[in-house]
Amino acid sequence: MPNRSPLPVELLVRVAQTFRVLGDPSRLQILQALMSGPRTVNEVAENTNKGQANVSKHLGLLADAGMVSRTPRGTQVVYRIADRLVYRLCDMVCGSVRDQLAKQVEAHRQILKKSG
Amino acid sequence: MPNRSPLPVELLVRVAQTFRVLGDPSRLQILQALMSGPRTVNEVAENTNKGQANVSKHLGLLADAGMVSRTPRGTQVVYRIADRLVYRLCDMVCGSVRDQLAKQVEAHRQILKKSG
DNA sequence: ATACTATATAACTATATAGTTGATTAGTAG
DNA sequence: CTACTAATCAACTATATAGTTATATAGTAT
Repeated sequence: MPNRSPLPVELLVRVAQTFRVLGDPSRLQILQALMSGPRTVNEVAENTNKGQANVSKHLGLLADAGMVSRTPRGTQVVYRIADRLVYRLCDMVCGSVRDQLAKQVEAHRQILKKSG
Repeated sequence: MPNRSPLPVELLVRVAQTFRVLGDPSRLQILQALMSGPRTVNEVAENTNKGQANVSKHLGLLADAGMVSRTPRGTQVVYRIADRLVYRLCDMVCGSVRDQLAKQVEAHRQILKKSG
């Protein structure tokens, strides 16, 4: 069972940091690119249509948060998802967003039904 | 099984918004205050030692994101957690942070052991 | 050594937002 | 009505950070 005793603020700060790292669409795109397998910085940049420096910075943040790992390979650096938490969190929220949209669509269908 | 087909960017933006809302320590404190039951704005403000206007703004954001619900009661407004997702996400990340800290503590113990 | 490539970093701009303060709105009590 | 209270909102400040550009670093090849 989950432990829901109140967390001290210092811990809440760390929890918030975890969420915050995932709270950027570009970083989610980057993680999504990594979900199909390890990728170099350039590969991720091409895959996501973003600047190389930008992707490098985002990957640095993700690595600091322990969500991805770096392994140099020659002049390249291969990143991969390092924490299963990423999958579990994204699955959960993606599912929720999908559900919300499905409900919105259904609501619109009902409105259209009534009005015509 | 989780559906991990790549999401279009517009959906990623929504997913990111969900995470971003949770990515602030003050909002996590506020949610934590609500986890023990419905509370008015003032109660939450006292409970978290934050300014009333500040808490009101945070609660507004949380309500916009569908995470809490508002029910006016006289001059007061009672907020409560409206989405089970909040519990599931926080449980997951809190657990992860606890584990990380436990591992850090254990690592320190090992270092101390070796050094004398 | 030079040339080339991949990544990281520094400097900068622009934007978003957390928090404060003060005003405003809305309900209640006299 | 006035007085009071609770919540929201508006305006502002300060800070954080996403993205860009240019530069630096590091490995490889010739």
